[in-house]
Amino acid sequence: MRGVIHGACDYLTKPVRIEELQNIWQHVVRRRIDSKDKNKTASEGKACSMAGKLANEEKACYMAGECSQAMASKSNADQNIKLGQKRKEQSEDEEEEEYDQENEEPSNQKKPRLVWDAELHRKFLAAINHLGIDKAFPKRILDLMNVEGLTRENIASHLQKYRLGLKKSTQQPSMVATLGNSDPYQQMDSIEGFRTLSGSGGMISTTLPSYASGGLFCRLNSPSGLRGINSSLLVQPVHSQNIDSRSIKTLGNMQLSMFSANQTSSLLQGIPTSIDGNSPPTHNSGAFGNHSSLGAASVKTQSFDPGICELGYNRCNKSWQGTTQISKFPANTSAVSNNDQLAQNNLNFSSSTFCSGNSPVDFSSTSVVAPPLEDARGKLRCQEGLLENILLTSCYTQHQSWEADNRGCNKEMSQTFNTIKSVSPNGDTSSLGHSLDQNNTVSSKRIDVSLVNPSVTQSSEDEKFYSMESIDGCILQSMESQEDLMQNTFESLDDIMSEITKQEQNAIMLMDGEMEFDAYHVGSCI
DNA sequence: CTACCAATAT
DNA sequence: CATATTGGTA
Repeated sequence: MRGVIHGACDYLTKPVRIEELQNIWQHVVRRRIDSKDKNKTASEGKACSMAGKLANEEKACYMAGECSQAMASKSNADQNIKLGQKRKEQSEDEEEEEYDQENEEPSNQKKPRLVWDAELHRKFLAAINHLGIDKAFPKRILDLMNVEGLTRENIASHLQKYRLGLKKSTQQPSMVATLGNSDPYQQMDSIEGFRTLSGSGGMISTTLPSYASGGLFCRLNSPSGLRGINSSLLVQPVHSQNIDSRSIKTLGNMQLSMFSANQTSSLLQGIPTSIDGNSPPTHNSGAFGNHSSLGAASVKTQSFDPGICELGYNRCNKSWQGTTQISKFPANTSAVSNNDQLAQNNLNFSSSTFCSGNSPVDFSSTSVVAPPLEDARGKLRCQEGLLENILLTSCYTQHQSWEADNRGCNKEMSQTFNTIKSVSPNGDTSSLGHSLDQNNTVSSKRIDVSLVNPSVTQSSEDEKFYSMESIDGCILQSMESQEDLMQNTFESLDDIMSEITKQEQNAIMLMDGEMEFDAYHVGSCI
């Protein structure tokens, strides 16, 4: 608007080609000459310094006659600046416009903005990994990536961001240690097996992406509370999967804490070993037992749709293939109580899930999260599958009628999530589990306790995983439409899943187990 | 002259 | 925020 007011009559779109300037400046000069001839005595005060200035710099944007008085004084000094008449300019403008249009067409084909999708980024990382982070420069990366259309600038820009990420995560190692590695770049690194951070001893070798984000937490308070809560609760634990050799314990606990049932828990038999072989054995079976029933209480699958669930499960299994064999999880619950903390956290989390009303499907799928550290990529896949499963579950959960009943609870939860920063679970898990088990009403206090685990309440600043955006987006969409959610979830994950072999048999079997369990405890949470 | 890359712009 | 562009340097 300002430009127009000041007499702008043409424009060039960026990036401005030199040819455009080469031609347009002539118009500017010609007009000046013309105006000189025609207006030798024209009021100098009306000269447009802007136009003159631009013209002097050979910039193409010249102004039409009417210029602001404010600029007049300056331009007086410039002899070249004399403004022509509107009529004349107009004709010239038209010429130029035509000219521009003709010339702009071909070059106007601006390259679309490059999007660094997962694949591209994977190549990028591969290149960096290959070169070594010290020698990873745009040009070489470009060569290595061998992606058509990609420019050095593209890479330079991405590299800049990438380095920024590395730097950031390196400068805040405490955060990594305490809260798990939430740095997207580190995550990306680990996924690609890139484990050499130059000069930094704080590089976490194995981390996992997280789907939890501040956004999710914020959504806890959203009108669609149930869905928001579901997402958050389900996602958050996943977040804790970011595994640091130093924080593995905590994380492992978190993972385990997601079990809602014996059956489900049994799936994790291999986890303590694969994640933290040093976890001391524990005999806290009592607490765990309570927990189990507790978790069961959280399950409500009256309107459960086997079709959906099965689908989700299959996908989950598929995603598993990359890392862990289903067969690794016999129906044995004993393995779950390998760790004191584990039992506690387990309980804690179950109490929160109780509130969220997640189905066991969620947890079982979530539990799938403990693949061997060696294959971070596999983990990613697994998580993707998990997330999908979660989303699916959310879908059907929505149809359940207890949403209203738990709204208050959800609110409490969200508050807790938002306020609690770091606390350690130290309560009597047995009693907690017990009370929960007997009482279907979840008090905010209990929830607080259940959320006291730091890994649940960690900062969400950088928790987003690079390649997970689409999925995150799906979650967002779920706020709008569950149907869309379903579709998009599948679409976004299909590619990822396609390369993984499927084990439907196992999936179905697991499914059955879950369903039985569900049926058993249906209604107890309300 | 080409690449880099921090700073800035979009 | 993620990318693109710019501009000073090496």
